[in-house]
Amino acid sequence: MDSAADGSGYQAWSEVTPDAARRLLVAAVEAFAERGYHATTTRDIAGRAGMSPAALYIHYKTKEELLHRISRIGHDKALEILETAAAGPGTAAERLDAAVRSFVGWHAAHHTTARVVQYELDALAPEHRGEIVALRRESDAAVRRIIAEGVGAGEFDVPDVPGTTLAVLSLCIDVARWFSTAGHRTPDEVGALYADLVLRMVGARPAAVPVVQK
Amino acid sequence: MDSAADGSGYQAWSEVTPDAARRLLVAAVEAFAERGYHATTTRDIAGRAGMSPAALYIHYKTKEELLHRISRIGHDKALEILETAAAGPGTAAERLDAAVRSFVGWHAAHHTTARVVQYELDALAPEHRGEIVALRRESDAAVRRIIAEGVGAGEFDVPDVPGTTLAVLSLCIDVARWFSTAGHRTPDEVGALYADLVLRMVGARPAAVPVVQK
DNA sequence: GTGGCACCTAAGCGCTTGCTCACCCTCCGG
DNA sequence: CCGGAGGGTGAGCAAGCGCTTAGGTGCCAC
Repeated sequence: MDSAADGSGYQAWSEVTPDAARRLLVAAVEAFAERGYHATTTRDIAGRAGMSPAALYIHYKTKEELLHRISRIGHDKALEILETAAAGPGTAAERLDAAVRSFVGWHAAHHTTARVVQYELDALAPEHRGEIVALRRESDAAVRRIIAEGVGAGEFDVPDVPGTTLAVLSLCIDVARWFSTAGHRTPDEVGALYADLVLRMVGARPAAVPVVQK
Repeated sequence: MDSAADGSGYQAWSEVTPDAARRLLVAAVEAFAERGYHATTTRDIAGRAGMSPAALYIHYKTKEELLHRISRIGHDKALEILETAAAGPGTAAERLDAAVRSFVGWHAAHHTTARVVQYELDALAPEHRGEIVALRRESDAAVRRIIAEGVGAGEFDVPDVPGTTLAVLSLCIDVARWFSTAGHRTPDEVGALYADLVLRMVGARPAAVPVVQK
């Protein structure tokens, strides 16, 4: 299992600076994604990074700090993806399509990272969790904004905007749980499938996606 | 935190005897749901059940056996819900509506149990995981059957049946992650919302009004 | 009354955990 | 050639883990 095994051919983590600290962080992502935070030992992380257990504590105060850094970077990236799409050009349908497509694509391509980011929230210390939860609320707001604008413009038919927003995000996030590189779908294919499904959920009138049926 | 605190006013677990074994199992569900399997100690489980740590081992060989029993019972219930709906009367749309409504309702009402059942699969021993995965495939098959029949009958418009099936199940399952009794939605409301969203995803034509199209 | 049984506990064993500490490299400016 | 700093290690500590074992207690048939 090498560093570029799954979706990690991804040049993020470039912001993590001493090289050794980055190797430890990447090792931690792999380990947390495979076994979960609590089932991962600091010895395992250090071992994957080719270091002794003690080396970890030169760069991180605790195991939880590693998780927090991963979670923070991942949530920043996820939020950036959604806000970029939300602020983009085009109709609400086009922006929602772009948002879902890129958000889902990221969750599939970097499903190891995404799994840690999305499913290990409870393992964060309370003060760190608060910070992360705030980012998640911003993600929710970005999606809700697109949907609300689509409703306002008469493009969408959505009886329950907050509920639909919740469902859309939930659907996208859960990709990180089931997606596997062993499966036969590429991240782009999943993104396209999900974008279509979400547009149906909001009752989008066919805008630029002319599916001429039968 | 009492026994009937959340969705556990649910007379399931009635199949678990003797009484002490059931108390331990209910305690384990609560603990696993709150902190996750790996972060839960056998002392915590025994303590919640009002027993000494050793008492656990009279009724269960290992901590993993507890998880397996919970997972097995929960998956049996989930599968039963889906198959009942799939085999029911009515159009495909009516059956899909019923399936999603009851499946989501169960996940919301018993979100503690559902969280353990749906998100602690990796913690199962390999032979137990195999058994559970087989049950999950049956659940997938039940939903796919309804969707495929709807497509066959011209009721639904679904370009990618396996993909849509996956997305529908994923959407429903993820309810267990975010649902909280502190939220302002009842399980029935979430079920209704989700049933509507899923019918949109499959492009269901209004069932009662058999539109003869183009 | 007594033996057998089902159930439960106090104590603790062997091991692993997150984390620390004393020490050791290698590099580099003066 | 030296001295200090940043990055690393081997050994190990205190605590907590899953699980075991020896023994106690109430109950019931006989």
